[in-house]
Amino acid sequence: MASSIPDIVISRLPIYLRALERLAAEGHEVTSSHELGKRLGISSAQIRKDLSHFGGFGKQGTGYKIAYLREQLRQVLNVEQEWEVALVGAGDLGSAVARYRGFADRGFHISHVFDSAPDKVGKSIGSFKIHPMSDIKKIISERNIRIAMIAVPAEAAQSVANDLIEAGVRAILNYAPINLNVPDYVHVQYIDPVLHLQRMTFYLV
Amino acid sequence: MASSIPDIVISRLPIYLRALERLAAEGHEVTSSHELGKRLGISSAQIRKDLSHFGGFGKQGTGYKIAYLREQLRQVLNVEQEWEVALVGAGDLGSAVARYRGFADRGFHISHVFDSAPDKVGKSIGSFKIHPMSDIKKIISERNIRIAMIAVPAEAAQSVANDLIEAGVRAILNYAPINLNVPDYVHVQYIDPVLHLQRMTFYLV
DNA sequence: TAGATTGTTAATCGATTAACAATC
DNA sequence: TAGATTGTTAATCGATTAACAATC
Repeated sequence: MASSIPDIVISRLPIYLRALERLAAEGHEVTSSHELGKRLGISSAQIRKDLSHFGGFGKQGTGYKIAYLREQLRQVLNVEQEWEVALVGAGDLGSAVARYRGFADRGFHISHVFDSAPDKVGKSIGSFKIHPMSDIKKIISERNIRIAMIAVPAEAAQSVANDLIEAGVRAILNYAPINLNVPDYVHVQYIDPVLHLQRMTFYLV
Repeated sequence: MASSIPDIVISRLPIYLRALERLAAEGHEVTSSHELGKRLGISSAQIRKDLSHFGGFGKQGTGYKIAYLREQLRQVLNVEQEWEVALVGAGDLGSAVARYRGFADRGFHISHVFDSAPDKVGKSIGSFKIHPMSDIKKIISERNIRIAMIAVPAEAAQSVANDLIEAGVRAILNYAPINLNVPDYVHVQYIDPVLHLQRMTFYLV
């Protein structure tokens, strides 16, 4: 079932959801694959095809009810619930991630922050108390945390990932500028803004 | 020429470059498409095919000289030069972006920070003086800045993008959680970590 | 030389798009 | 009804992979 749906389709659903939330905030109640596609720079056929993997959410002639489609997508993506997220690394980058309001606003609650530096442990970033790296396995398995963000130097990232996975983490958002090797049952996504910039400079004469 | 190479190929070059820089830092002098592929989770055939768009960088039997291939990729991507980058938005997110060391370390120098809030203008984030939004066109066109990062609320992002483009910006890294509509000759990349998390929660039972 | 690895071609695979019957 | 838009099928397009001659 889930596994039969191409990951590239899954990757677009959050984009659709974000657009629907924006449309709702602007006061719209109904939309169409054409309107969504125009906003997103995606063909209407692709949007209809993507959605059709999960059911028929629209009506011929009228399009999609925004509130309903948004709700359906939230269920498909499992973002109806709040998720607890662990953050590893409390340096410049980790601190910035911890302070970013966008996670909690959209259902991802950073519940624990870890760092290896003894002088940081016990201190706080905002409302987060910093835990020692040696507590990762205990805390993450006890709290059954499935999602983690890595914001440590590249050299430490793989080893942190290994510990997280052993503790039960199944989804990792990696801010360290390095590829992680993980088992098939673990999902990894990467954030490295410099990669995006380098991709664009190719086109700048 | 450049336009005949698929953008998906271009998107992988910075990943190769990053891996090569890591290999070099680890003291390696030579690598192969197999070794690179194993590190990156990409097939060796794909790496060879991607590189072959730009020339023959390797030798049969021995592979690729890391220093040479790295240099070639840097030239292809136009990252031999330092790039000046404008940053719009000096709120929580913009401040974090301004403080991130990774940009300058890798050749992207934030040269100007803009914000619309009168109480922020004239103040500083780290070493950056905050300029008023009304100076965008003057400064960016005078300095011939081609790259900008947007870190303003979603509602303001499109209008900021329009101003930047009018001033001469041709590549935008957008941290605002909204799709931007821009002319064909402008490149946009997006960073929204929540999208990555939502893509992974789909697979979490 | 023998083994290894490239660069490239052809085959396969998968994703996007076009088109349209169904129907609101 | 007439116009609009969905969901889906078939056609097209493009990307990945397999395979191997060339050659270091």
